[in-house]
Amino acid sequence: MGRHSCCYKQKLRKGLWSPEEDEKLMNHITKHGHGCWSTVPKLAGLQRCGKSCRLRWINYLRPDLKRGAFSQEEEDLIIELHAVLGNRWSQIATRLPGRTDNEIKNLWNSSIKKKLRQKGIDPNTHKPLAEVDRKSAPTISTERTSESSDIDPSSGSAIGNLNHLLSETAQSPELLPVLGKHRKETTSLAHLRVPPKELFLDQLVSGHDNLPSSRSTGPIPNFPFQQLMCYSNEFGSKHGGSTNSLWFNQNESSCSTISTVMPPVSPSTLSTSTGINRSPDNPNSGGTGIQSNQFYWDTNNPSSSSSKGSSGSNSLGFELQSTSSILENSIFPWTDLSPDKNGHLEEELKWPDLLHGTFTDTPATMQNLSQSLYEDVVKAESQFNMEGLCAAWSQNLQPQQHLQVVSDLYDKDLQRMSLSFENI
DNA sequence: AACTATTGCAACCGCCGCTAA
DNA sequence: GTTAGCGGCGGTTGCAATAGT
Repeated sequence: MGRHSCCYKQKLRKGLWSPEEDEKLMNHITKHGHGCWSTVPKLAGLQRCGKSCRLRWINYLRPDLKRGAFSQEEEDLIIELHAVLGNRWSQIATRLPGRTDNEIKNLWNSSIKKKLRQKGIDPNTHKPLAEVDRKSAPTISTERTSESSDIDPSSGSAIGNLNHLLSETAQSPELLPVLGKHRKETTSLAHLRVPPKELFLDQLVSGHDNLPSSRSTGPIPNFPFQQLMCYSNEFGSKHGGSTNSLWFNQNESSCSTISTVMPPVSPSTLSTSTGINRSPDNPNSGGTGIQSNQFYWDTNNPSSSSSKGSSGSNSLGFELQSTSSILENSIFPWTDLSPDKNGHLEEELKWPDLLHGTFTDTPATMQNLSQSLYEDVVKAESQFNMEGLCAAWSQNLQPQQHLQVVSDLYDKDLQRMSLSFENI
């Protein structure tokens, strides 16, 4: 990758910007726009690199910036968003008009993290510290030092990292029946329950009819997650394999997971209903010794919602299956979560509720936010580009064209996953 | 008042993905 | 298909302001 040419140049000013420099940059951009940032310094008469100019403009000079302290609502929102998006500050910033990613990042590192820890909440995982400590060795964190050792691999986008999972598996024999053999016997992709593309596409097509014609308006698309998730059991039985099927989700770039079918979800914030639902198509999976660890993303089953208040529609506006819950219940079976009579797990509190010691209905604004957030989350998280999928559906493409789009995305995702797995 | 520690903010660094040549 | 340039992002550092002793 080419490095910025300006970085090689000497004689460029660094450090704090003077008022004169600010004025020059401001004048130039208000008159001409920034255009190509690399040319801005020259045109504006600045001894700065374009990158520095861009940063200055975005973080300080932009006229639409909101200055001043963050409100409590903004902080709550940041926490909510962080639980979903992880350290994707730029994406978080798009939800807070007038705030920059840098500003939010600083606030998080200097203030919010501290508050969360004081509340006994791990800012990385958004789970109670006690629970985090139980799962991983205690880490020492110093505010101003790198937190690389402080980061739970399952944090960030709050979806389990398969590498982390595998490392835990290695230390936990009880995990082997579910996952470990993937590592012990082989690291090949064949042992992952990745649906064959043809079947995958079939499942997508079968859910196609439920989709709205437009993605930009109206409710969340009724994406056929359920069909997709149900695939695993079907495929497992058809092919005589184990029915312990898991859908991994993409976490960080190093994650060897597949996000093909499941939008990412915060394990804590979004799983107001963490319904570990057995497949309705598979009554045997209802929980008596049948070795089906198949879970699915129930987008439209109201019975899967067991909670009130913020329940029912969680903050994504549709029924979510918490991936972490999937992991906890299928891979970490010892996790102390007690399903209710419907097989649903107790809901988890939302962050602001935990922070403020209250637990109220999800504010309407949050609902609205969450609904629109859904698309961003999908876009941000999904290595298998769900946006591409939804866009494909929302456009008036013929089914064959949809399949082509999906097929391409599938190939891409699978390839990425395969490469990742080879590195384990 | 002087010194030290802490905090908050601004800016830099290095990497990544995209894209045009 | 390869490469270089670029924009963008997240992590980290530097430093002034403030608080504490």
